[in-house]
Amino acid sequence: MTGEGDANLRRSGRRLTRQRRVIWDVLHADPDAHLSAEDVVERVRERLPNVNTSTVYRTLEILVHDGLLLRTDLGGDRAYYELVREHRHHHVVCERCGKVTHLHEEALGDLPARIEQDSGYRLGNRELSFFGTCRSCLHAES
Amino acid sequence: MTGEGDANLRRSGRRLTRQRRVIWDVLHADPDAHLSAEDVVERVRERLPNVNTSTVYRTLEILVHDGLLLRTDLGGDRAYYELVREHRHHHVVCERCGKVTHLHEEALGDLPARIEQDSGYRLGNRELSFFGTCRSCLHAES
DNA sequence: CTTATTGCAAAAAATTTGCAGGTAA
DNA sequence: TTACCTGCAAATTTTTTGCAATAAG
Repeated sequence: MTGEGDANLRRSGRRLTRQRRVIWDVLHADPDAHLSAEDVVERVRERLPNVNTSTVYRTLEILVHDGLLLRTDLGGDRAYYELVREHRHHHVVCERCGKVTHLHEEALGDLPARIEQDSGYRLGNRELSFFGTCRSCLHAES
Repeated sequence: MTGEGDANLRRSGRRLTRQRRVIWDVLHADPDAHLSAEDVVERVRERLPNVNTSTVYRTLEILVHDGLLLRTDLGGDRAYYELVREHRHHHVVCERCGKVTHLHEEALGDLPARIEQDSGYRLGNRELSFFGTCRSCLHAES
């Protein structure tokens, strides 16, 4: 499970430590997952029982900074992290059960361009989150 | 500064207390503002120096629940509140200086409908936040 | 060897909760 | 008079920071 990651983890004098390698592995174990920092801590501890929370936070921060991870806001009061994939996507989050569905960047059509034009802002590469109720929760409701 | 608010504040056995009235006033003083809970506390204390933070939090929660206030996520780690207006809108937030620009609901075109169709979710009435860099920060950067 | 990194404990910051006394209705 | 509300203090939750000890390169 080394590879592209290593090179990036090592850049600019960074050291590839045991804990960083495991954090990186954990993130790759389920590349589509949205993991909170605590989720990562839990999974890393299955292999390295003594990793400290702050180590994980610090590493996640570095990975985000280096463009390997995306920090995403899914509405709750914690941050979620997911690997950067080739295709940018956004999220539709169920406010009832928390289920997250992906939405291809293309689904936005020319909206980003229009927003940039109308607002004068240059949009970043942050993901969007749409909120609603998923199909099964809709059924369960009525 | 009473009016529509009162009736709503009173509904379902709720009591219109001094502190609730002032909180309500503060929110109306600048109907376009995005205020954090602490912002509200500060402003309320100009008139009621002893209001407690939790009173404000509890009242804001009620107002949101009753559909008079909108709790909005502007990216930071606190929530922002704004009065519900006739026209729904969304936000474009500058990640550098924090400036917030409004975006009319109509600017989204048929995107919400398409998302509902594609995902099967029923979208709620939560506002969206787009993130980027505003014009003046773009200039300042280069 | 050198200094980036870790673990630990403590700090922060935002929000919530339990409870006894206060007050709208 | 009845419970809804408030203030206060303490607890929670998520994330950050300072620092001495450890380990990567």
